[in-house]
Amino acid sequence: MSSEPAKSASSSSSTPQEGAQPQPVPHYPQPPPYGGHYPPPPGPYPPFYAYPVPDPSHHDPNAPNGAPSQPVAPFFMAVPPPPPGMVYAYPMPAAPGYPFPAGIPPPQPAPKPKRKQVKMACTNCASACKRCDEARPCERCIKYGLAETCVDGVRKERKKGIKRGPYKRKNRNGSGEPSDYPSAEGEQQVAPPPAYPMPPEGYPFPFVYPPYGYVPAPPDGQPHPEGTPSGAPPPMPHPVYSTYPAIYPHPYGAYPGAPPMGYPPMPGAPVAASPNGNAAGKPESSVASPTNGSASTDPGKGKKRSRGKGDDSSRPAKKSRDVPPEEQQSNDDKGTVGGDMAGKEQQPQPPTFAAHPEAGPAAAAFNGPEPRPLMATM
DNA sequence: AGGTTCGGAAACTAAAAGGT
DNA sequence: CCTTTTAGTTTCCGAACCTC
Repeated sequence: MSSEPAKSASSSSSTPQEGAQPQPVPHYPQPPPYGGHYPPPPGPYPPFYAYPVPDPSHHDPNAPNGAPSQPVAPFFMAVPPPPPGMVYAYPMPAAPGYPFPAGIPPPQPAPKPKRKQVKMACTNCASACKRCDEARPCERCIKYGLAETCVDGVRKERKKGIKRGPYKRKNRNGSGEPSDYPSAEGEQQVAPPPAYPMPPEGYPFPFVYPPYGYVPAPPDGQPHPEGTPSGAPPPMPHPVYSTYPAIYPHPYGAYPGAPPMGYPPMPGAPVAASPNGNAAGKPESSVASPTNGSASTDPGKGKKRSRGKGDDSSRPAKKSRDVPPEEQQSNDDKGTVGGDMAGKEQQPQPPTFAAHPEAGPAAAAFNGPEPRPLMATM
């Protein structure tokens, strides 16, 4: 975490406000899918993430009795959607009592380590669907007295000659392009510049760009504390972060529905925004398939298990594995991974930043450092 | 409580397609 | 030929179920 804020490329110092001339808005890069986010405009605009308030009251129930637990996910308070035409700030100014520096998300519960597989499980473990190891006999077989039958299975040879369709080349974001990371909606977002913390993984809220010239950096080049020593009083509110409001006018005003002023219109985007601010369906670019169907884990969890106890067949064919190629439902269903998204429509939508006629007035309502107009005219 | 079963997600990996 | 994408295959997590 460099302390160097991602200022506009040029200026040397300058406060957030000063000298923040409305930059001439270069050509707007690409129309986002309707209902998605505007991609960053080219230019020196630092990203500014929408971010709800961290929930200081949510603590780890598993923490040692009475221990000073730390907030754990979900650590967002259930905050109402921002007023029409407004967005939450990211990073947020610290909430009183929030034990972490403003804008610094609490430490995530260490990401689940990636599962490591052995190259080849022994037949016993494989049939039991249990973890095996490289040793022979493997640990599990030893434990259950199956040492003598602990042998490698045989791998089936992979099918050959399967025709494949033309490949979709992934967006090869190399140089000038901002590096992308998928949002919860599977859309592409832009990595924050060094001075901004990355929103937590799976962060469901759209982000927008702040008024040009705002730089949420600590003063005097002091690095942000990464946390507070246990027991230490919360350093809230952060002297720097507290200087800016938690909510800002949506820099794009009435998006979606109306392209930001000063920007060329979004080709192909429907003009009208739904009351929810969401378009009915994602056109074209929705093909950005969510690669793996990893999306679920839940949908399948309520699984019903009809277990015929007397499954005499010592090992019923699992999935397609033992099914002769002819019987296999080809890969048709595999391709539907993205397709079953159809049912996902219902998921609670993050605060939307829908078009609102009041966007302008609302924007004027907030008090705090006046955000510089992102758009030449707003 | 500990063992078994097994659905299905994650991981692995090789074949096919695409790029140079 | 090398890289990338895709999908076939395997591993094994995790929950239901069973047995003692």
